[in-house]
Amino acid sequence: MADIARLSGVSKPTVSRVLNGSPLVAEETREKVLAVAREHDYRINRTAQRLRQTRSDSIGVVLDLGSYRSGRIADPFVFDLLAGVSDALAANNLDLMLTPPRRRESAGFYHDQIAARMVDGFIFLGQGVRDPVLRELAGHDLPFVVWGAVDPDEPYCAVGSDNLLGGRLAAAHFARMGRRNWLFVGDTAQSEVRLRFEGLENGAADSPEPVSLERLRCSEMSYTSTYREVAGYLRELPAPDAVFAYSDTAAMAIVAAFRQAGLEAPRDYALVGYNNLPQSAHFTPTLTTIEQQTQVAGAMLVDKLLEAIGGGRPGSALLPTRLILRET
Amino acid sequence: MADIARLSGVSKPTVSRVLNGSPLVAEETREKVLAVAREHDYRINRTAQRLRQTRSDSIGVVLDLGSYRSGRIADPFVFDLLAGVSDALAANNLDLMLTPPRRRESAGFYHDQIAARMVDGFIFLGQGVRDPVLRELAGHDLPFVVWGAVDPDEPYCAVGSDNLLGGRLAAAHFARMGRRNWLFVGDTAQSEVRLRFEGLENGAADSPEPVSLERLRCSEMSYTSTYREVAGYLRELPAPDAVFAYSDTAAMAIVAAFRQAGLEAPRDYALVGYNNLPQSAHFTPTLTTIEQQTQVAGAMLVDKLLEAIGGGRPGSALLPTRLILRET
DNA sequence: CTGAAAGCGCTTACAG
DNA sequence: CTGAAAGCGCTTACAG
Repeated sequence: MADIARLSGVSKPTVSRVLNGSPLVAEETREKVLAVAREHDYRINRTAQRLRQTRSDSIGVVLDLGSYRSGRIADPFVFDLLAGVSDALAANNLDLMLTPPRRRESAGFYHDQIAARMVDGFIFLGQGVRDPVLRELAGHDLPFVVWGAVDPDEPYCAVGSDNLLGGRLAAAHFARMGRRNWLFVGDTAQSEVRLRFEGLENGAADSPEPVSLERLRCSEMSYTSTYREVAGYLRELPAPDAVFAYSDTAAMAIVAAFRQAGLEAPRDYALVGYNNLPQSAHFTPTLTTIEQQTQVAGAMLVDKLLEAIGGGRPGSALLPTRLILRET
Repeated sequence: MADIARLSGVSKPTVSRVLNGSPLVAEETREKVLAVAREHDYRINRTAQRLRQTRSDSIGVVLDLGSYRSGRIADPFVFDLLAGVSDALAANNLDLMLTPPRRRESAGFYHDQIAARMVDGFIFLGQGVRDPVLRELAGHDLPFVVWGAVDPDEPYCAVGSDNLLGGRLAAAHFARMGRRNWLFVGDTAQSEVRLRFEGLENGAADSPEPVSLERLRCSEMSYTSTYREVAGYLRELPAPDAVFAYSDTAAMAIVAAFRQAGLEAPRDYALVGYNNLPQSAHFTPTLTTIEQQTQVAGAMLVDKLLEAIGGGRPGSALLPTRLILRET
């Protein structure tokens, strides 16, 4: 910048003003400086700018990528979310630092990142099982928002869809189909999944006919492990006539495992998935599923985070959820 | 840092040395400083550190997330790659800046990011159709590496699997099954896909029996659009008896579209996908596919990029590829 | 409208 | 083993 100033015959502050679009620069001066800067292909050093302005203009996004490796992911759904967040950050001129979760999760790490001015705040995509960490972060008053289960009792801002309603919708579907032996497949240690189970449970309790409700924990939440665990379940226990899965990918694994046991949906069992993947509409059988509305999620998360960084206390938000009725 | 120095009764350089693990500090001094730093929960300001050291210690990763939105992605495969890169960067203490591709791709943007000291280099996951941009970047001697088609004539470093071989393996499979009317489904404007097509073409030429080879361009490369385009193809043209798809997700869309037309694999047509997703082993029918070995890809990309940043000229690398034979 | 001065928070020779 | 000085490349009052 000193060079550009010298070559333009002005001072550094003037160059800075021109490059930052300050209105208090004479038109003639502006043009001169811009011409010189362009000629020498000059760019402001963002690191210096950040140091001076004492903010990083970048946001940490925490996504459990590790669990995706070798097909260990539950569902590609989370990447939809990531795409939305990426767009919204770009629209606000914020950089996205992708942060892999720690092996031993602790609030300290996230605190350090902010203390070291690496990022101005965090967006957690999926609270997973790190609820205690999030509560601690909220206690330190660090700016962050979460995609996941929305619980008014939590001390932090969360955006998510209505998982309890999702469970109720699945229950209503099973009841309509006259099913009595329900199975829930999913890891209820995760808050979002737990809410879906509770919704299903509520629906079972409200059912006019008595209903039995079993639960199959799939701690790993991948296609392969879901397939294995469901196949094992069918070998040991009586087959249910209705299954609610934590994702459409899991629902596809369930179809494969049931088929292995000679059972087909919807003839032998009803099946409800989650997320409404494009594939689900063309799968054989076509999958009944719960749709989460994620188009606005990214922008909402970013808006709320910016509010938090500005010192505000953004409220949580619940997004619409609906049943997509298909063959299963 | 000045505060910590004062409270510890030493100078700033000494604090800096302690915190950076320099060996030339007296043990007693070190302990004193660490104690004070810990007590006040002090962290080095990384922005200042970067400014002083004139490097950013972060890497830009370019991934076409936008094309993923609303199910517009070809296959979740690329996220495997991202996970590997994320791990490898973390192992090298480098931050990952996720960079959405520009609407109008140009070398200028990437050049600016490096000029502004935002990142030390770039990793492009998939060269897509931005080959000219990459060539220009290579001309400017900027450090970057690419996952994608490996072409010894290109002036930049690429890591990828042997797509030409992938195409040949599919051709051999079709020939073994005695198929004569082959269809390639994929956007050959993308270098990787083009190589697969060329491999298939070579295989067709080598076939003892005459073979007809058609091509269906799917410019959008998503499940939904592939389904639509293939269904349209089947309405207009005679059905092929062998199909090679650009991904397993596409293969699943093809199964759905053919089923709509009353055709089943492998009875009516052979089908080869790409990427060997976990689902493919349990899909009905189970999918024959080409497997890319990506476990080492992330580490390899990062190693080569570091070599480039260090001023070296890393060579490209071809990863193993094999046919996974299943029902289709 | 413009510039001289100070400072953001570090680290790097250099001298001792 | 330690510190005084300089400087990484910006921007922010402040004065004119």
